[in-house]
Amino acid sequence: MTEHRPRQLSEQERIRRNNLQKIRQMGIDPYPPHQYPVTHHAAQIRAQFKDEEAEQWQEVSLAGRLMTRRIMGKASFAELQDSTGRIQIYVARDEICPGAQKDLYNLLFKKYLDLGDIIGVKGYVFRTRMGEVTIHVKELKLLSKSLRPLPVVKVDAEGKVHDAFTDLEQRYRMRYVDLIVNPHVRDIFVKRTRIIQSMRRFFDARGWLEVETPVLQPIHGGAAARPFKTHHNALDIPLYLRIANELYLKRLIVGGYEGVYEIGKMFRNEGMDRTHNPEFTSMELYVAWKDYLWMMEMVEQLLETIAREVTGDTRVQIGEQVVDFKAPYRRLPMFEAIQEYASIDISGMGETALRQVAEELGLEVDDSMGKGKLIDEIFSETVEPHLIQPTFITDYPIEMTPLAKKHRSKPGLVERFELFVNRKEIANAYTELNDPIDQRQRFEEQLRLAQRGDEEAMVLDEDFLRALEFGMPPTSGLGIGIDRLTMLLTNQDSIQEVIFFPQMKPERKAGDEEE
RNA sequence: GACUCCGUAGCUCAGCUGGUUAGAGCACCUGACUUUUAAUCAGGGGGUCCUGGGUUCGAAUCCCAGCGGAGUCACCA
Repeated sequence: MTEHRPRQLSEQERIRRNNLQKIRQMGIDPYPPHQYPVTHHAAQIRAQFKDEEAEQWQEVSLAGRLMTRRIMGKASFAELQDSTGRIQIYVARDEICPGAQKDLYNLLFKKYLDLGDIIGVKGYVFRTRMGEVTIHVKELKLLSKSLRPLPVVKVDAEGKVHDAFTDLEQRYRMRYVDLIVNPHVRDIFVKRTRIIQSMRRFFDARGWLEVETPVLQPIHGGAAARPFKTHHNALDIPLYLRIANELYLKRLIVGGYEGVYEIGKMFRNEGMDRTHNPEFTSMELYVAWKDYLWMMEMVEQLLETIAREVTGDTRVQIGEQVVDFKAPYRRLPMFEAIQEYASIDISGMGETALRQVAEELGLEVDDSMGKGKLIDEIFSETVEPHLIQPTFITDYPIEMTPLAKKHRSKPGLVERFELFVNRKEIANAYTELNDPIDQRQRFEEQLRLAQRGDEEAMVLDEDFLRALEFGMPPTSGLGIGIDRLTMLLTNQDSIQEVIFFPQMKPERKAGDEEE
């Protein structure tokens, strides 16, 4: 056990705690229990106030955080920030203290309030000489005292930001502070939610059922990745946090639902970088009676709709590029893509020839790599860097894809596509394999790959095979990485910028002892 | 996991060929100011220079180790 030592308070924290005591001595509760009657929000007032309609703005009440203060003797300007943004408030001594007693202004407002304190104000809206829409405060109430100083970010007349709070470690560890002082960060997460809402609306409108499937799974099936392992005490069995939910959603299609989807967290016990977090959000959709050709059209409609609803346009700025999500998207079979960008025809090649091609491209190869893995390496190296505009790469080698149905006309391939945008895969879909005998053989092939040393080979799930043996309708399935889609639509190049609380190493403060 | 870079006040940063008492702007404190807006003016306080060792007469600065972060690569179909 670590012994708890009181933290050394900084000068500014001591001053704030002292102010807290002074406020209590004035008989004011710094953390009052009553609700505060908010009637307006900052952005709404700024957008809707008109000078000629000032009589309609005689009584507004809003609450938020005190972000700047400009005290000029018996009157002051300050800025209040609520969930919608900031608005200036004007606080005059004789307005908030109509009688002889001026403590509320001279002591509470001028001395004991600090930047970051949460207050409620009531008053009327007017426009200052300088043209700023402002609240003339008649009543001011402390709603919550802040004991730590916020980073002070200033924006000058040209809109240039000074002393921005940018340290990534601090921003991610103290996301609450990041959200308070960086409005563009708040906006990213609002967009993230809008993306999910838009997607859900799209699916619900088509009658597909949103479902939940197990996060704790006895067999980590449906994808190839290292899982997090845990233990259930009562059953005394190992359980795994899901790396995918595909096999459960297909069981529901077997059960008779025509369309099911789930938006939820997946967990993969692997490295972390700009595009990987150990837990991430995926959307998986399965629709009966459909194939992957239908699914491509559905995805085009879906992404065009989301882009339009979230950003107002199908064209989105991503880094240096403008990406247009307007349907339709280019469809390019994988082997043709390699032919186009690398001028190599791999269509008839066996494992030995593929290994030679990979080596000639300067790729690292080893004996555990089968045909599928080699083709994927060659594809990643030669084609992916060119895929900026939305592009469906179709018809993957069977070795790479144990859960997809064999191609209707191209031997050795499966009916699968991945959608690439800005060089990154954001969707993956199949005509799902519903032949239980074929499925068992594919799992067995995965077992052989595992024995050969492929750590990512898929695990056989006997109950899933039992479900298929009862019969699954022809079905198409789709997975979309929500985090990566959000990165695209918000023009962020790091997954940590679109996850509120990205995984980080635990903080260890000086003085803490190990164990 | 490998390599490179980074860690100084609440925030953003300077100082780093070793050398008095570690600096700036914002924030903070005291005072002035009833339409300011990066408010202004006068004065002032605030530091475990990430942690622990080492070299040295002397370390924020050099060396080693650790902790934390970032980037690149590897891994991640």
